[in-house]
Amino acid sequence: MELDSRKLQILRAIVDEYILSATPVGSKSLSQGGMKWSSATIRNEMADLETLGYLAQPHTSAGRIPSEKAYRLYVDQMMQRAHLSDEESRLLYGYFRDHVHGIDAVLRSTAKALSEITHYTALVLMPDIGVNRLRHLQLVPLTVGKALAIVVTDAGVSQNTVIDVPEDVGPEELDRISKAITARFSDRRMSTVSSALVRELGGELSARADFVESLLSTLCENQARDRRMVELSGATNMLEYPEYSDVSKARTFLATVEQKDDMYRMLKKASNMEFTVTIGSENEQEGLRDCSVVTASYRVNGTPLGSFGVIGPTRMDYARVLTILKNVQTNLGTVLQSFLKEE
Amino acid sequence: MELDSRKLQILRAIVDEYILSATPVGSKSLSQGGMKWSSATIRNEMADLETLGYLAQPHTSAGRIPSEKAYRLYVDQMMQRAHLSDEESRLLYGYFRDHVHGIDAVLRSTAKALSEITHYTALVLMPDIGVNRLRHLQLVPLTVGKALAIVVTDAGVSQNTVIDVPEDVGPEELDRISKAITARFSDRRMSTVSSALVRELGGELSARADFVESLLSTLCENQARDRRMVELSGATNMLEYPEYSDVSKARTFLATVEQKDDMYRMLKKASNMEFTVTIGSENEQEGLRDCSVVTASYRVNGTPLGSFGVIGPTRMDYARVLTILKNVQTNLGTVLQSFLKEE
DNA sequence: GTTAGCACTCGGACAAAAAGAGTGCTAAAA
DNA sequence: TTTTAGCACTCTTTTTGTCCGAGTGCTAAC
Repeated sequence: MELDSRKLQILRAIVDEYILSATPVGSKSLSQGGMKWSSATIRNEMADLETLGYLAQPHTSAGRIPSEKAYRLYVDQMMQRAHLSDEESRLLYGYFRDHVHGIDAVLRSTAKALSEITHYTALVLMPDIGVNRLRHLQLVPLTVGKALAIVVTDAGVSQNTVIDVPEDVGPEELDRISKAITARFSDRRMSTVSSALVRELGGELSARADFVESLLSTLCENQARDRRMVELSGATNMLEYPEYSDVSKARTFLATVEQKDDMYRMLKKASNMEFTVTIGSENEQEGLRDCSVVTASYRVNGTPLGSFGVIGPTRMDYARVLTILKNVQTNLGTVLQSFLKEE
Repeated sequence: MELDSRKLQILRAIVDEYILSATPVGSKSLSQGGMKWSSATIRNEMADLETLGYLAQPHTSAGRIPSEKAYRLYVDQMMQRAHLSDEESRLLYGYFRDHVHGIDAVLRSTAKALSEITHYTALVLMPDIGVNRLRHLQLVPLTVGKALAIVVTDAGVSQNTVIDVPEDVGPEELDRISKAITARFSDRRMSTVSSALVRELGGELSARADFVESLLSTLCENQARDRRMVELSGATNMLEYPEYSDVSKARTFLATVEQKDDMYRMLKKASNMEFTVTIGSENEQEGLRDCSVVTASYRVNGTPLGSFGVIGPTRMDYARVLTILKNVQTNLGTVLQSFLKEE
């Protein structure tokens, strides 16, 4: 069912107001706050909006609060584009200027930037190592039967994994294997290394095919297990909001958000979308049912590398958050480009 | 001033009770709960204890709560040794069984174990890389003028740092330098590498003395800057306790504890002591004035490598926590020994 | 179709009253 | 002299009742 223009205006005003105040919005305050209709008219419209499911009333003598359906409509059609003040965009840009210590550092810095500027909770998915190009593989013997595998990619990301080594493979041979793999697969995407390697085995490597294969599978597995791939920042920002003035609610929120597995899955799914806005019960995670999640993906040359996002109360300032995410997306794209351009 | 036996017994009972219940303890409940004196007698003693500064009264008609002075006495002299149930010690031991992926992983797992078993907040100071022995140094060229320095020690710990490289140093030379440093300083303690290297410069390295020196200083600096050296776990556990039912208190606590610099300093100082118990206002950190911190150091062959600890409300279960820390200290000692024994 | 007016509802704030927990003191008991 | 029973007193917490105001829905007038 279509809402007429007046209903839309009123609904927008209510959402805008509620986002600011977190208290139910009444007809009178709206009418006095610049709306061109009397409180009675607004009241009637509000009653309609309620039966249509856009508004809810905590109790009879309270104002109305937007329902999730209202937020959905707001985000999809009614929201007006926010813009950042000069100071804010300078601040934001500053986070990307100074941190040139590799992709990981930039992304961690991004998480911090997001949480500090939005005052919500920020998440950043670290990029899948698979899309990067191999620069160096080094196997360093640790003890008998154990070695450390160090993978360095063009992005400066490195991954360290303890691997098992057959007893008859000595330090020299480990070094030779490192060299061989580095030489042969340098500048290949990591994801292709794994599958291609087995087939292309030959030369020095063929003698140790079994070992090399198990090495690779361990690396992949470790990649999957490594749950530090989600960077979290500003989780405690949420305690600022009246929604979390109840400690037990705060607790469940914090617990949910620290569940890196779930957050990983969520962000991974969002990597394929330019932007996503997930409102309240649309969230899969039980603990985010009272929150909204806004994400954006970051890409280089069109390839999605990962995603980042902001979690806030359902009454979060969607317009502002989306503007910030868009901004960050651009900045991040530029910075990452500069890391990855030297092919 | 000495307290007679009866005062001590009563004080202990009050502390024990308050640790459990977090509510002021009255004379009647003590007398009914197994004390062999009447409530009136206990009342008199409590009045004495209050003037002596061991007890405080939130208001006239409430029971008494222990003062910090009382906790101090309790910890120093009155506390009875707690012991863990079989299940608990098995649980604790389990954390150390499964994680053999290097020292870092073990210590992170330790933090988790501590916070989960104590239900308080746990901190673990990662070991200073300086005491470990160098196994491998690898410089991997990234872009022009940048390289990644990877340091691997016998403990499996590795540290990655982006460094600047003079433009006239090519990939081959980086590799040669890596080899030379590795060959010359393998099995030396990292801390001696830094200082010794400059003096022993010679052979292949002498030509690049400037570069190597700056490389080392960057590594040291990075080491100092790297604040991820404190592992934090279970910060949100504190929200369980009535002391933090007020959100603003919870907020300041979380903010304090996430201040890794301060936590680092605190733990660093504690590394030289077998155990420490710091109660309430004895803490340097403003935000820990309502907490107590109990720490223990972990050592291998008598050398202190670092420390770990538990933060809880001042009414924390000191006996239990100390027992757990002692237990963890032993376990950790054994595990680390096994990592470091192959010289 | 819009708005003014009005009766009605309900939660929040406030005050007074009641309940409860615990104390200090005194006087009796040991 | 030490311990304890008893009691009046204090102060907090809980309960109860009242009032106020914000906001509503409905009706009738504009």
